[in-house]
Amino acid sequence: MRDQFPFAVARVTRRWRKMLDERLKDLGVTQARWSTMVYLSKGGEGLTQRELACLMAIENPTLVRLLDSLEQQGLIERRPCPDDRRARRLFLTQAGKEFMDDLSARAEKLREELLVGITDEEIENSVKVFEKIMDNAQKLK
Amino acid sequence: MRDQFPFAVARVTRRWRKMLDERLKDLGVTQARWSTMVYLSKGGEGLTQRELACLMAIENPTLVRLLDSLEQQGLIERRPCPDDRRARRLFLTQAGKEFMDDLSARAEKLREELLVGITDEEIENSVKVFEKIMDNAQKLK
DNA sequence: TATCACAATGGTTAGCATACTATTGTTGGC
DNA sequence: GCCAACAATAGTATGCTAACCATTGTGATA
Repeated sequence: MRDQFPFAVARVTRRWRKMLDERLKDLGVTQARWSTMVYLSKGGEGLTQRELACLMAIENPTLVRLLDSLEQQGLIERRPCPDDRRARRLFLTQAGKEFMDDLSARAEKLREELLVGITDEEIENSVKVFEKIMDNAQKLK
Repeated sequence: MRDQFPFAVARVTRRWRKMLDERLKDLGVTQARWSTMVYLSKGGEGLTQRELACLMAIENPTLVRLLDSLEQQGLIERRPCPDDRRARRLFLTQAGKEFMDDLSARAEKLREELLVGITDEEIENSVKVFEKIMDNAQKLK
């Protein structure tokens, strides 16, 4: 059973992404871009790129491109940081904030559809497992 | 907690892939390629490409490229299918089979390192959750 | 029954999105 | 002046859809 675990996680991730992409398609937003906005709004605006990348557990170059497209769509802003001219601070634009309602509603709907028949306790236990894995990974590094 | 779930799964998937890629790097094999070989050897050799793609829950074009590289490395073979001239049947080469031992040992080592402190029961419950999600996704389609 | 048109299926190619590493340029701090 | 840190760029890997062949299956009609 343990050996099935990594395959099973990967399958779920792919499937979830694909379905969310489908449902956000007409808004011109993908799963990764939406998720960037979620992390940004939850992590609090004003984060630097490095901080956000760390929060999302992706590498900086991956984030740079996501931000490029979000900025081009007018959904986020990169403002220069007054204390450190190397860094940029990230903010949702007004349009970005308004967009979020629509996006979040769709994402939430999909989430509940995919989690039908699964109890809060089961979810909680799974999330705990994920956290242990991330801890273990951290220690290995 | 439910709303954290999709993000947590995605983080684990990315991290796992990254770490496995690191450890297989010197053998010239990546997580996706290794995983293709695992599915092939477990699903039984002689599968067609479509059958394997279905088993792996990826799309056919994705598999095509993985097979292209594995074939080029001499790890698998695409043999014409006598019953249906459109189809190809897939086999591990001798080299591929020998390679598997090394690859599997490394993958297994990483797996146990990442799953340290997690019980069989917890793993089993998580896999059950994943299966329910895949079922729900199937029904939505 | 034979045959021909059309749909379905297996595999491929092309192009996009998103992950990575490696490298570079700029700035900050010692 | 040097080394570390932040962001960006280039190049590779692996997901996807769309569009394309070649082959197979189905079904209508002579």
